[in-house]
Formats: sequence, C-alpha cells, structure tokens
Amino acid sequence: MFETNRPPTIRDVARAAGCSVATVSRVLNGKSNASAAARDRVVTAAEALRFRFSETGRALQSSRTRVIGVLVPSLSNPVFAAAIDGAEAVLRRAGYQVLLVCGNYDAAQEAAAVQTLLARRVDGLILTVSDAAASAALDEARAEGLPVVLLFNEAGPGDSSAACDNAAAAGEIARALLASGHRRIALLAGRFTSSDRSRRRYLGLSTALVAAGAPEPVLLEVDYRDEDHSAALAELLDQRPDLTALVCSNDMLAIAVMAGLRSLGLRVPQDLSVVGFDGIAIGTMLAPSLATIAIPNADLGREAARLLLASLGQRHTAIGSNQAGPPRARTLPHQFRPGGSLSRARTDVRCGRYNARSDAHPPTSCHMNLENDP
Amino acid sequence: MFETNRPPTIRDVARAAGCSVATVSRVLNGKSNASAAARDRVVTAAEALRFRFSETGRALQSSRTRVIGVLVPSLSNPVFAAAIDGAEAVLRRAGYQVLLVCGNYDAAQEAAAVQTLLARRVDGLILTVSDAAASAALDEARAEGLPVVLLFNEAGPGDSSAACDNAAAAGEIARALLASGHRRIALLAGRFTSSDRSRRRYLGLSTALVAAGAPEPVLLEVDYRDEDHSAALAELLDQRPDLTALVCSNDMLAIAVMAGLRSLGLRVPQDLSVVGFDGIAIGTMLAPSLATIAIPNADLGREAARLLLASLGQRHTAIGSNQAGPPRARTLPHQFRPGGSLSRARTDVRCGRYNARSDAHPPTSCHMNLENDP
DNA sequence: ATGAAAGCGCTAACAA
DNA sequence: TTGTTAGCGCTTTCAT
Repeated sequence: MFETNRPPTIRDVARAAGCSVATVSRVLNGKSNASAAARDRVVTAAEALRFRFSETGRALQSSRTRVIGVLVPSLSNPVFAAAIDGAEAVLRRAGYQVLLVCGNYDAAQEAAAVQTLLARRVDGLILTVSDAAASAALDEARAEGLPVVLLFNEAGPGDSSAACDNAAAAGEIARALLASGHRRIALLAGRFTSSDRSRRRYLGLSTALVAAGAPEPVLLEVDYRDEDHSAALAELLDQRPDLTALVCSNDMLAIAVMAGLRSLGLRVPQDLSVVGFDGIAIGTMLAPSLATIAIPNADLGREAARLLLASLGQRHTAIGSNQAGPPRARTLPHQFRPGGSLSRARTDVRCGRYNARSDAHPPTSCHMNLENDP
Repeated sequence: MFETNRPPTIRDVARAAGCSVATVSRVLNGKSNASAAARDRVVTAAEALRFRFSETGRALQSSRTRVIGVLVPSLSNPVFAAAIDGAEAVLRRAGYQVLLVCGNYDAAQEAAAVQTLLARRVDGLILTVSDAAASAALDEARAEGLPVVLLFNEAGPGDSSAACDNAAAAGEIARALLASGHRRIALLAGRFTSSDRSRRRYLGLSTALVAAGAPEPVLLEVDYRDEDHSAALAELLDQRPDLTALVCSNDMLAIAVMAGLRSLGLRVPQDLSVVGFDGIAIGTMLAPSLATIAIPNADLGREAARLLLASLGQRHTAIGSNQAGPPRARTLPHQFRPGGSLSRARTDVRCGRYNARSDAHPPTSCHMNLENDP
C-alpha cells in the first residue's frame, strides 16, 4: 500500500511471464524468434504490469539516447516556434525526441545550455546561436565531435546549416524600397552581438542601397527584449526627419515599431513606410499588412532535422570513423512579400514637432524637396 | 585518428588521475573528504579529458532523471510560449531540464506524447491537455504515480493545477460588453473537444449574459489550425446581421477574426466590436488595440513549476510513500483590458449585403431598432 | 583517505 | 527456442 511506485522493469516482466529477461527483450522488441506460447505470456505480463522500456537503461546500454538537443534564442518569436515545430515533426517520425533549450540571445547562456545537452548525451544538436563565427556553444559541440546543424545561422566552411541568404534577402528589400522612391532609409536591428542574422541583413541592405547610388541606411540597434521602442524611435526621427522608410530586422520588431510610430502620431505608410523580415503569419493580418521577406521557417526546421538525421545515419554506417559526412549548407529561398505598410516615399520632409505622449497633433508636413541627396 | 569519439567516462578520469572511480566521483561531486593531492590530480585529469558526468549513468543509478516533461497544445500560440518560458526558468534554477512535447490539440497525440515522456522516466509532468476531465494522457500519468501539475486546465478534485478562472474571466467580458450596450453577441471558440478552456469561457460568457437578461451568445466553434475564418464569419454574419460584438476564445483567434472582418469590408469597432482572451503582447500593438482578458501566462508557467517542485520535494522526504502532498490548485488573477476593438454597440442593424471577395462596397446600415429582444 | 564491488535497466553475445 | 551474463556510467556502501 505504502510503497514507492517504481516503474516495472524488464525483470518484473520476466518473473511474471516465467521466462528470462532476454526473452522479454526479444519479444517486446520484435527481434528474432520466440515461441508463440512465450510470446503470449510476455505480452500478457507486460500489459498487466503496464511495462514500458526505460529509455535510460536503453541509452546506457546502447550509448545512444535518441534525443536531439535544440537551442534557439527564444520561444517568444514565432519564427523559432515554427522552426521547432518543423524540426520536431521530422525528428519524431524518425524516432527522436527533442530536448529544447533557450539561449536568450546571450552567448554565455548558449554555452551553458549546450553543456547541459552534452551532459545528457544527446545524439545530435540543432543550434541557433548569437554569432556562429565566434560561439563558445558551437565550439563545445564541435569539440565533442557530435553532429551539429546550424539553424538560421549561415554556416562557415566546416559546418552544416539550414538557413536563408540574409544578405540577398535584405537586398530585395532595398530594391523594393528604391522602386517606391525611398532613399532615406533606416534599419532598426536587433543587436549584432545577439544575432549574426541581424548583422547580415544590415550589410545586405547597406550594400544594395549603396550599389544603387543611395545613401547608406541609418542604423539603430535595439534590444530584443524591449517591447517599447518609442523613445529610441522618437529620437531617431527627430534627428533624421528626412527618413521615409524604416526597415526592421524582424517582423516582431516591425510590429512593435508600427505601434511605436502610431503612439508618436505618425501614420504608416503615409508618413513612413515600414518593412519587416521573416514573414510571420500575423503580419498579413495587420492593418496595414506588413511588407516583409517571407522565409520558410518551418521548412528550415525540417531541413535542419533532415541534415542532422543524415549525419546520424552516416555516423553509424561509417564504423570506426568520427566523420559524419561532409558538412552540407542548405539555403532555402526567400521571397519579398508586398504589404500595405510600404507605399511610395513622401517627397516632402516631416518638420512638425510631435510628442510621444500626445496623440492630439499629428505632425505637419512642410514642402522641402528631398529629391537630391547630399 | 579514426576512432569513434566516445565521451570520456569516470573510469578514464580515474585511470588518468591514478586513483579509483570512487575518488573521482567524490572529488568531482564535492563530497566527503579527499586529500588535496588526490583532488588536484582528479581535477586536472578531468579538465584535460574534458570530462562531464553522463546524466544517463546518473539517472540509471539514482532512478531520477532531473528532467520534467512539459506538454502543451502548440508552440505557435504565444500564450504557451510564455508559460513554457516561465516554467523553464524556475525548473532550470532548481536543476531540472525540460523535455517539451506538443499535443496539437489532439487527445490521441497527447497520450502518445505522454507515453514517450514516461518512457524517458521524467521526474514529473506539467500538462496542458485538451480536456482534463477525460484525458488518456492524464490517466496514464496518474497511473504511473508521477507528480503531475495541470497548466491552464482547471483541475478537478484530485489534481494540482495552475490556471485562471476561465468562467469568471468570461463573465467580465460579458459585463464589459453589456456596459457598452451590446446584447447580440457571438462567441468564436476553439473546438470544445480540443480545449476545455474554450468550453469554460463559453459557459462563463453565456451564464453571465443570461443572468443579466441578455440572449445567449451565438456559438461558432472553429478549428485551431485554420488561419482564415472569413468564410465561417461571412456565413455567421449573414445569418445574424443583428450581432454587434464578437468574442473570441483567444487572442490569436481574435486577431484572425479582425483580419477576416476587414476582408469582408467591415470595420472594427464601428460595425462590430471584437474582444479576445489571453492578453498577448501583440494585442496592444494593433490598431485598434485588442480588448481582452489579460492572463499572467508566464506566471502560470512559473507557478506550475513551483507546485511541481514542491511535490517532488515531498516525494523524496516522505520515504516509502507515493503521496506527493495534497493536490494544490492555484488560480491566478485575470484582468479585463480595455481596447479600441470594443466600442458602444450600434443601435441599427447591418442589412447591406457584403462580399468576401470585394472590398469596394462597405456594408450599408438601415435603421432598424434593436432595443427590444425577442 | 581510498578502493572494491554491487546494482540501477537494458541489449547482445554466447551457451545450451 | 531460451537462458546466462557482461557491460554501458555512475553512486554508494562497506572494507581497508
């Protein structure tokens, strides 16, 4: 009555079925051959005891856990949620479980999280790190000789990855903006130290604008954790009233920025155009809808899982070798998605003073032609 | 050169340090006393080998995995992401890791997912199930005698839970609507079979409306997976042009509904008021902002984790007992959050025909007084 | 202070 | 066809 309810072990089943543990293992694993009689007794006993193999025991004996460690910066960005969903589905169908950890856009936390995954002896890793080019977490994983696939991070020569071409995608934003007459553009970006994607998007945007003869974009790095960017926005727009478009390094930020602009009494897209990056579903439901780069986030997760499974397969095939096949970098296609948040650039400069706390006075416009750059 | 890189074991460290595995264990776990000399040799050897205890070995010997299984319906609803974040932080600080699985709002998938968690021998479970009153997943967990805390599901007598009072919260929506003159109200709800929260919210809304002498709300159950509810919305509004307010059983749905209304050429809140439920951050960034019930989602996750840790503690204290302390149901406070999506009810009925595919003709209004109910 | 050895649950090699 | 047993990595008791 008052005993600690330890789960039944294979020995309990063997005892109840009147056979050895080997027979139980064979029957319940569908291996080799067992007499119909034994089979029956084992199955019956197992069901009666509600027996379930201990994955711990199996892991110890086989030195494979059938667990994949997944590290993402955060769960509160739907981009990562979608990618995890995709990866998890593929891995589950292959018999793997996902041990999920968050790095919170912080290299130290990422390294600590990977440590815990390594201690759990995960069979492989899918990682989104702050900066793939200098990541303690990634170094640890590599040192362990474990199959690793980067997700969202574009891999260097030695690593596998599933990502999009951030710079090229940002270039498409530049083209779309230029086509609508924008030249005075700012990028609100998550801190580069927290996200190499953010940095690449900046470089891609900047390069494309300059190549087209437009000025470099103004850069404003913001913290991923903040939700209210009104103050930073106000200062930026105060200093640069000539800006006609704001690009945001991701859609969540873009949504916050649109809200911030609204609270400053500015209209999107009449006063300022806004473009995001990621293509999260909610962007299409906004008014105005969010112009953005659509990334196949769930597909990226699926692809990362597939690459990892491939490594895992080779690893077991190529006996005596630590090689998991050559690294494979998969780049999935992006697509510019038009939206109501992007319209033709104003040709006059905003010069009215607006106030973050007052929504009574929308800014006035004065006719100061901007057609020629400095 | 070509050897499979098995992680070093405690025996490797012992050999390198010239001592027994027991000494290594003691030193590296900071237990009892070891000579300074031995200590040094062990630490040095461990570092040189990059040794890390195998949690698999530890789990097998201690029959505790230090892993908590967490089941949620989906990652794509920020509500669950926030709760997971909260729970994970509390658990991590207590030395536990989270094994996350998704049930996809489906009882069968939930049961299968819990099976995998039980096979991993998790030390405890935090579950959000479709229907806590009839859940195979929950039954399995209970049968295993494992500490379980329900999250978002309001527990029955025997279970622990961290939830809000869904019916009471829905009652507050009713009050807010009535105060603004609404009486003809519909609820768009996630399928009751997929969410007992959805059902309770319906009951709470209905009860409060009827108690106030208003008609029962029209109920429209929708699938959580769908993103476009325009067709269902169009049909509903066609049949019931007298409706003045739409309540949605969660914020994500409300956002989709607002987008759907817009595509039907209807304005929020002028033509219809919309109220959500959950209080996700994005709701405050919309135009109009979303009126809703704010739930402390991250706190719910934290609280679930705390309750579970308490059970775990008692479980180890009360030797020889399977009791994990009495079940504790924690109800966290909700709060109505006003928003631009809710305004005073129209007093005329929409009678113009609108078309889902045409945004050219906003519906006309005809003056047909609705003050007296049938 | 240190070591030897049992045992946690399981699989697979080997014996019968 | 079935059973016996070693061993996966670790902690802990019991000797020494």
